[in-house]
Amino acid sequence: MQVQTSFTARPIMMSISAVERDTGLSKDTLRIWERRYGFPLPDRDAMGERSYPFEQVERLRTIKRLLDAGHRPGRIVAMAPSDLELLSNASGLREPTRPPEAQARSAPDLGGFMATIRLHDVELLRDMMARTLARMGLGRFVLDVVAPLNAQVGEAWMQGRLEVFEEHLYTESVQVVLRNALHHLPAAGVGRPRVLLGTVPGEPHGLGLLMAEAILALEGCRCASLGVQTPVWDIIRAAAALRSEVVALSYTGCTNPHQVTEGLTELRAKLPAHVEIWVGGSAPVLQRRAVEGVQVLAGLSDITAALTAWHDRDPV
Amino acid sequence: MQVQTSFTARPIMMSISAVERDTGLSKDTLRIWERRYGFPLPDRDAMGERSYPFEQVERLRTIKRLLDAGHRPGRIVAMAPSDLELLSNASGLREPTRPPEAQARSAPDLGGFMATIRLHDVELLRDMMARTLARMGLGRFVLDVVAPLNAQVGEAWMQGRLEVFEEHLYTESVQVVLRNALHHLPAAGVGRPRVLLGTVPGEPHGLGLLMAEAILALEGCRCASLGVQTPVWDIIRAAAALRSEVVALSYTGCTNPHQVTEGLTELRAKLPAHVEIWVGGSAPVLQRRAVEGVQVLAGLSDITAALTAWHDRDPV
DNA sequence: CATAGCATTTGTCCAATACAAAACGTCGTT
DNA sequence: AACGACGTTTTGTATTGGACAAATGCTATG
Repeated sequence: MQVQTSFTARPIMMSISAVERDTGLSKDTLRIWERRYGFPLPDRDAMGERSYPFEQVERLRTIKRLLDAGHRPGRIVAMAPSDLELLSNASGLREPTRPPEAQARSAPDLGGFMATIRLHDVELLRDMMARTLARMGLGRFVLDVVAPLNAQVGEAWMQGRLEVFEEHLYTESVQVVLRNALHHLPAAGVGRPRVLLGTVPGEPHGLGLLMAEAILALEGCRCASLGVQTPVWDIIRAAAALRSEVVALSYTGCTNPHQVTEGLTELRAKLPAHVEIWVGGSAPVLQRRAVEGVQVLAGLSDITAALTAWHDRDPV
Repeated sequence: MQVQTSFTARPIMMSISAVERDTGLSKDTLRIWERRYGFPLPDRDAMGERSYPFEQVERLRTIKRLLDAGHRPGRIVAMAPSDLELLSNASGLREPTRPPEAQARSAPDLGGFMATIRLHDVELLRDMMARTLARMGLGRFVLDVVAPLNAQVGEAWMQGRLEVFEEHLYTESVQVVLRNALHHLPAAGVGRPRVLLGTVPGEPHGLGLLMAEAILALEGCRCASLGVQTPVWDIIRAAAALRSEVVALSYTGCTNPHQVTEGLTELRAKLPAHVEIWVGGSAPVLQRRAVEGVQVLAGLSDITAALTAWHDRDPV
């Protein structure tokens, strides 16, 4: 806030590629919105190229948030900033934010975590989480703390009540704690599939992956994670090289719905039939449109059931 | 390999957006190359849109690698695949691959690590690294093992001797080990800056960041990492909120050189003058073109010197 | 009340052009 | 032989305007 005001004297302008970078809206989209809805309406620089004032970029970011939440461009792109804010606070929308089940059950002081995130004290946050993890055990920690906390953080971000960097700080902290716990897990059991985890390019969030890996590892699976943003073709190569029996992917709302379907279809087409594809995450499109031969897991707790089913299907 | 041949009967085609996703080459670039160099020359699908055969995409990937290594499009885009391969193996190029200093000094069995990466045994790799870390200590481990190993992995990937997914598996393993070590480090000392670490959108590699964080934390700095791909504006917000005195960024060769300069210029312009910007990583552009008010650290070992200089400049 | 069919919305693709910045190469000088 | 200035070529990105398929919303009908 202080930073912003101290610079408003000299207006901050951004090129179309910078806006694409920071908002995630493609250049094509930015231009066509300008033509259709009259917003954004950038200035032009000396060589006639679009130059977006800071306020418009900020407004675009809000619009992108609402878009990811299920709103339609035609209704909100031309909307006044004040109405936009109203809409943000109206929250909820059509997105169920994952059934209340997760939040309701035994929420152990999630408010405390949220408050600490807002304090920007990463060390304290990490300590709190590490302690909670030690007390509850990894499984419960993931299911009862991280998962609902994720939902809350996501919702807060969606409503603009949490800054992007606060979300990043949170993600880093969780990652440290989870990775640490994963590192000290016993070796894999028998009768469990080899699971390959990852996300495709365009999906930058790895937290869901990490949580899934924790649950899977606890169940005795032999997990290998490729991390985020691995090209589809390389996921296929990896599955072949590691002789994976299950490929687990994670998608959040920020991935283009079309790319979700496309990626899964491509993967299913090129992966041998005996390799299963499990997919989870908060991307709404997963519920809407199913892909042949791909198992959608609605939540982390479904992993256990999926494993049982796998074992029954393919008894060694 | 087996997967590939087993599918060559039915040709694998990709849309232009899928190619952009998997190669990192923008749609604009793909189209203009087609016109200028006659490659790639995709087929057209039923509705007249570009449809790239798998072989062309693979060739594009090789070209992208060589491009990142310093080659020029005009020379290599139209080049025959066989010549392309020759060029890959010629390695070296104009890129110094970071002075031999790192590799030469006491390389403790890097070959063993490389071999294990190729075995795809993540558990073994992690164990090896954890053991080495315990033996050497975090500082030496980062400087003498991870840094040169990174260089070797990068070079092997550049030459096509290492698959993308193998690099991903390696990255994950290092991350686990480093994050684990970082987690158990003593609290920060006095007379050290608060450092904010991160990468901008477009730069997906977080390993350099993690190594830098390790060195900084060992020196007693209070580190906070935003992880990868944080929008420039949010880095600024974070620096203000955390009262950071240094913002440390990392860039690798896969980021568009233009975006590197643009991002740094933007950051410098919008960050208060008393906040220093330190930047490192293997992006060649860092050496070529300097940005006013941004300190380029050629390697991890320069961090210590930078800290001393900082302390002298700003004695509390 | 449900569903099939129609209308609208919306992102992506295409084409051809233009241009500034970066890289290259050459020439002249110290 | 090394270095710096200058002209040339290369190259990625920006521009406009149009077209269209797929997805979504709405409506009329059974």
